[in-house]
Amino acid sequence: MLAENINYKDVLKKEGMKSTKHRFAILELLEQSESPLTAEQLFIMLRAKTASINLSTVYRTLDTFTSKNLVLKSSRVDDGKVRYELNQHEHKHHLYCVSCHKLISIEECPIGELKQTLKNKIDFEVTGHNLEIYGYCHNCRKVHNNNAQ
Amino acid sequence: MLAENINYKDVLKKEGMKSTKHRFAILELLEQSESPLTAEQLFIMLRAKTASINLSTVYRTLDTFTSKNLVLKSSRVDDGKVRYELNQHEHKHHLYCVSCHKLISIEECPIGELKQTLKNKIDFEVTGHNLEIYGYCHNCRKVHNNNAQ
DNA sequence: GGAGAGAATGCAAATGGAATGCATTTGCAA
DNA sequence: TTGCAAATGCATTCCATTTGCATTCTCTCC
Repeated sequence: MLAENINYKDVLKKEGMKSTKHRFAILELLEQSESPLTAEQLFIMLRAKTASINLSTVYRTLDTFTSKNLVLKSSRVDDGKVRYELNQHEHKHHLYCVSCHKLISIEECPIGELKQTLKNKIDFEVTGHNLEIYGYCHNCRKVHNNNAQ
Repeated sequence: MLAENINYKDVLKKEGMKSTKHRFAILELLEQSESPLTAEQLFIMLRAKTASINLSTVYRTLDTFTSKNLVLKSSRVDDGKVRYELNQHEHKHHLYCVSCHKLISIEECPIGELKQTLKNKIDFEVTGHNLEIYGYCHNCRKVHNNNAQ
């Protein structure tokens, strides 16, 4: 297989997980994807790509990966579906365009100062957060503004 | 009924919705609740309180309220359930304690500057956001730290 | 390299939150 | 008060996710 799979093999081993082709395939797809994917999206892509896989395997694998912190899980009010993405250990958020449904990744994160404030003010120790920002992307802004006039 | 119901009556009317006892009851419960509620939590509370109501009515009512912007909808990775709260039109976020599962409301919001940055940098117009912060609350921090030593 | 143990997978069925179709009831304007 | 549209109840369906169990596969140890 490919070079990165050897990489993943070690990662899985370190976490006490067995290396299987399904797991490699899922990791690879998540790695290639620019935005978080639902279990079903992954399932369809996997069917097209590898021999065959069962949807429950996809769910179980994603669950295991999430518990080992290899994968991050997020949910969206929008359609109620849960999405998964590789934990790149770099901090990232997504902008969601309510018009064209595009997801845009950003590196900015405004939580830093708030974290300190919360610690000082009410002794709350922040360990993580989800931020979901929605609005109009560049393209849709143009359309949106034109229609409004 | 109570004074605030007269209030709600006008609100509903303005939005072109009929005033019913179920709607008042739901609004009242949401008003009294300190944290967002699931449809089912509301259903159980309503059953205990008013004569009888159907779960699908709860869902439909919350949906209608949400579309009229009287109610805000949010979802949590935690249990995957959707929660509803009254739209108080004041901006608010919640801290979620991963240890005791308490929800704490805060008024701080760190999105302001980011909003401007996004507009300038990539012409993204933010219209809304969800922020979910998790960590250890004051009480659990004490326990947590003691155990860690 | 091969056997054995335990983990991973496939398959089918179950679960559970949410949505829906339709008959009935209710709110409200005229 | 009456009539109509909106709201509700009830039963059913939908659909994402989970689960139990039999089978297959990985990996360790010899």
